[in-house]
Amino acid sequence: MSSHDSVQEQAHAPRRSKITPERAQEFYTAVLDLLRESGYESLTMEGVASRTRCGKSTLYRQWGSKPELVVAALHSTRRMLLSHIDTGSLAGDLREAAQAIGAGSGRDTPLMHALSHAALQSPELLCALREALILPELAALDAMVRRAMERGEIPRDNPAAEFVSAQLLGVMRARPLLEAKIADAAYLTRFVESAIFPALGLDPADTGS
Amino acid sequence: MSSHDSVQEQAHAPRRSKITPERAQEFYTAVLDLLRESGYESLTMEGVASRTRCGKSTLYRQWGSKPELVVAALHSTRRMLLSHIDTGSLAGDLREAAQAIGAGSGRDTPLMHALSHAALQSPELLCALREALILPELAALDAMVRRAMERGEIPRDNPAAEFVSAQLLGVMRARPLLEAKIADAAYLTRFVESAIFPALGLDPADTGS
DNA sequence: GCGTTTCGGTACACTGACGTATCGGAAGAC
DNA sequence: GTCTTCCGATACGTCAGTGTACCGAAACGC
Repeated sequence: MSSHDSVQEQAHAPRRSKITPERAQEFYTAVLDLLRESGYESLTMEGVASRTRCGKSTLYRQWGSKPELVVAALHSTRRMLLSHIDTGSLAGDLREAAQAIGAGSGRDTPLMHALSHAALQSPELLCALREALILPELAALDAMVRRAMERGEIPRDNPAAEFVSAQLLGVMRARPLLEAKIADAAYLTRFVESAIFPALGLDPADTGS
Repeated sequence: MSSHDSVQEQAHAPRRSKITPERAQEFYTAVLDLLRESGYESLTMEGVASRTRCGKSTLYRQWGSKPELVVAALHSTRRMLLSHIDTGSLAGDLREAAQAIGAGSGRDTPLMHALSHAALQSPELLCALREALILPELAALDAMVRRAMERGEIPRDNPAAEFVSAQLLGVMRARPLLEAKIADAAYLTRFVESAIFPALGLDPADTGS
């Protein structure tokens, strides 16, 4: 599963590295934290080394370079904030999604901001960012909409359905610039109920409960 | 008007600088182009100097440092893409806005991407970015909504009205990450008609013509 | 226990960018 | 036409980050 053979499990076999998977995860979380704090350009190998109390040599031995380390760190996070949601109604699903995104926005929004520009310049990084943070949530949202269509809650050709995920991701990234505030659960819930429900033709009173 | 007295008009008065306002504008457009191409962190004074065929000394004499140069460049652009729009109906205004944003997205979207993270770390830069690119368009969109309320097209307490600008700015920034494509006029028009119109309760056939 | 391996830490060369200083030369003032 | 001023260019010192090389020491295999 790991893309680096040098990070190996503690089996009886070769066992040539003392970097256990747990230790590797420490590196990854340090990388992600530093990304959130200062952004991709300001992330330094020295910074990662000092925060994880290891030598730069270890980082270069295991990952080779800064872009590879960041990609590996992203691959280790595969957040599935929304994939478990299935309340039985689209309105309920979207409310839950707003709550979940809002709750996790302290982690994911800064990461997005930190990486979005760098990702648009490096295909490797864009791919890793999409796989780690974007596609899983996108798939979950699309699944909500698809289930709603199958249940007949919304018509299959509802033109607003295409834009549900773009809007959620969008306002999440727009609010910090517009109002200098993170898009929290309350804001996202209000947005979902005020803008997405009517666009989809959903009855706001239908909570799925 | 200019925030830098050292860049003076060609009046008969002191005239101590050979940097005419036109020359200053050349510097600013070079800065903005480089920002779009490579982002804020990768923007270098040497890069600006070589592109404008001037010495670094000139840049430091006039603007002092890279952040100040970027802020000055932003102040020089005050785009008013949407402020002139007034078709007489909200639907028409929003269609026009989608067209205008789509037409200018080749210029403004990359700038946004390049500056959004840097802006969230530097209050000066955030302020300049908001004044140059965000607030003018935000004001124009709010004015459209306000006019529609005064005309009675939408109720004054329409809950979706609050999110119009956030939605437009949002999808503009979300699409490159979701679909690896710039949000062009066609996409934005489809979005406005499919998502924003129904959310506001507008009749899509009402074009204001 | 002993040898091997790899980690953590430091020192090092190299690069790139910032910001300063200096200088020749051209444009403008008079 | 001369003199002053400021531009464009370059060289320089400084600093920060990359990636490499090396070394002592701790952990693991046997």
